[in-house]
Amino acid sequence: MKRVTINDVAQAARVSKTTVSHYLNGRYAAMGADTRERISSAVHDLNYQPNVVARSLKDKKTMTIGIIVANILHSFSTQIIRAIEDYARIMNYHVIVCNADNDPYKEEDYIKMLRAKQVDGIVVIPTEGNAGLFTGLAADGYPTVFVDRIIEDAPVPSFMLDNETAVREAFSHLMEKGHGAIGFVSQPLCEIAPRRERLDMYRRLCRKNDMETFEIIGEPDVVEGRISRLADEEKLPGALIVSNDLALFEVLKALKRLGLAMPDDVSIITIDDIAFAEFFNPAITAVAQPAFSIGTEAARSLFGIINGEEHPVSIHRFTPELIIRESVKDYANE
Amino acid sequence: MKRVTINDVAQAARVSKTTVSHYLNGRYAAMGADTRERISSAVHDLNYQPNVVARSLKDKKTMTIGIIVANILHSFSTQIIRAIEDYARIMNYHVIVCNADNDPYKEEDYIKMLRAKQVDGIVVIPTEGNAGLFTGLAADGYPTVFVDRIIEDAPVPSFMLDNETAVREAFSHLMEKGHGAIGFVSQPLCEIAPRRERLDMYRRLCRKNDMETFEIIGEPDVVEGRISRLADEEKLPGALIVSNDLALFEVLKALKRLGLAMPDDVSIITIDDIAFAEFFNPAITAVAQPAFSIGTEAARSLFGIINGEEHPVSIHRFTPELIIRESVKDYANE
DNA sequence: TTGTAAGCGTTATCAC
DNA sequence: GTGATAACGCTTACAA
Repeated sequence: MKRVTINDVAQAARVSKTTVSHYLNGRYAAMGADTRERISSAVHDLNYQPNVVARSLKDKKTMTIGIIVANILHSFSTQIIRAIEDYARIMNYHVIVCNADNDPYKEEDYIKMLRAKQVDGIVVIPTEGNAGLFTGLAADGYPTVFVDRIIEDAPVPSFMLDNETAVREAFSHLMEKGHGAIGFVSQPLCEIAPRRERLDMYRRLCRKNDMETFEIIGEPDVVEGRISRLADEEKLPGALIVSNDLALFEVLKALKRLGLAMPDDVSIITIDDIAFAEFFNPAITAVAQPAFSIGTEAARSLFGIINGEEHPVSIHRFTPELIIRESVKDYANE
Repeated sequence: MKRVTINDVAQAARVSKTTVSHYLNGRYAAMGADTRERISSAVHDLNYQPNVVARSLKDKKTMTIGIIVANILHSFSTQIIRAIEDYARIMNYHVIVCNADNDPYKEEDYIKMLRAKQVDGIVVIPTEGNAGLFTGLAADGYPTVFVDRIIEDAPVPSFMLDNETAVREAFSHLMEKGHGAIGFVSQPLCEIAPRRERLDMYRRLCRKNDMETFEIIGEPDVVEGRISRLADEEKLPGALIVSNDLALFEVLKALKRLGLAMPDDVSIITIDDIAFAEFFNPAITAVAQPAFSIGTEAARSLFGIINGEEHPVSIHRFTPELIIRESVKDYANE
């Protein structure tokens, strides 16, 4: 695979490579019409494409950013990536996507390699384990933004859902519909900010309303067991707030296997809307987060930082939206 | 953001940059223990990271590949990307992800930019419109593989589902269950190979079995209209083969809005299993494609080509798997 | 055992 | 108007 360089073009057009470079960068102002023509056709004939790697070395800019997500298979990550890629495209940037699987070592590895590749900035859904790494990035002035999560003490702007409001909306909706017992389903907390925030708010609301807490928290398989046991003991609350899409999958699987019907046996409200919620049977009431906007704003901020604008380190909270469908039973207006 | 270069390290360790380079590349064989020690601590103290861009320029290798998908929001693309990224990680590669939205211009643009960035290879879910572009890539010997689709005349290896078998399995299953009228739902063909192949096979099977064809083909919104009209005229076939996940979404939305029940009013079998099929009500019978394996094999092939192995241009077909669930009514054993 | 120097493909400075 | 030349950060013959 032979590569055409600026030298080949220069030779073909019988000029120096400087002149070709001028031509390529649109500085024809003071250039003979004939030279210009010769270069133009040489470029065309040879199908010359400038080598961006060489340019990057000179410019100290790679026109590439990195995105580190936990797992691209989660729809939230997918939407974030899509939003960022769209924005990057407009800015003439490319996006390197990495899956860190919530593993601090993988994450660290990716960050090091992305830096070594001189990417101009990084968007991360960060792992708690690497707090030091991120403060280091910040200290070096490496353009970085967080999405979905927040790391205590890392001076990095963060773009995420207003989790407290999300839980409050879900809770209020259930209360309005006359639910007196509300459970909460989540994956293990793992120091992950949104999970923690959602659970904390749930607890606070239970306390405030003098309600018992039912927490079903664990890896996928244990969720089903817990639900099953509660159902056996007839202690399954009439309503469940489900903390995210993966937890929802487990709940739906469990209900199906246990033969429990929504909303008659259990009412469900999920945080983080998913595609099928709308046409599920019954359609699932959700508190949706504006994943796409979150991604877009994170990108806007990152490019701002890359372009040297001052960006105060702050946490940007996005407002959730309650979408009422059919999975919550109305006991209030019976 | 000051950057530490190999020169800084050399200076700090009071050796030449050559020696540092030797050290970095593990050639300590003939190196004084003290020099080695000095370099080691200099690297550490300065927190030096080699600049991969400079190395790439020299090596003519970027350790980066590109993936162009139609839209990362489709779960098939997501799985392909994840599989490829996993493989790339093992090979110490990074992956640039691009969304071409089935737009030949965007696709061409991305390919040009990826080449300009000197990525070592490209995985594409290709658009028909760019056949010429791909034959050009092939002619230049640029490592390229296709996934999911195939472009007539482009000498590029392709990794995709055995669509004919997939449709045949779906069709046979419905016939076994006593269905005499089978419809087919698809997005517009747009010259996209798998859509075409699936439809063709459907037609062939109808003809072979002396059955009427019911084709519901179009953009999302028209699908619902067509189903609705057929239902009104009482001409909706008792069973529908749905060509992919997006088409399935539309079908499910339509059924819900029209108050049609699965499988009593309509039986459904979908090609391309999706996450929620398993716990949907009723659970949806599907012909699943091994997206992850397809991605992995495509990656394996691409890296083979990158590493100079001979790879005959061929089409690799992957076997689908029928997963029987609850969305097909059994008329045969009533 | 370590260092010198050339080269990868660009761009920028400055001279002609 | 056009062209040497150096520089970006690294690797690698080849020299010492």
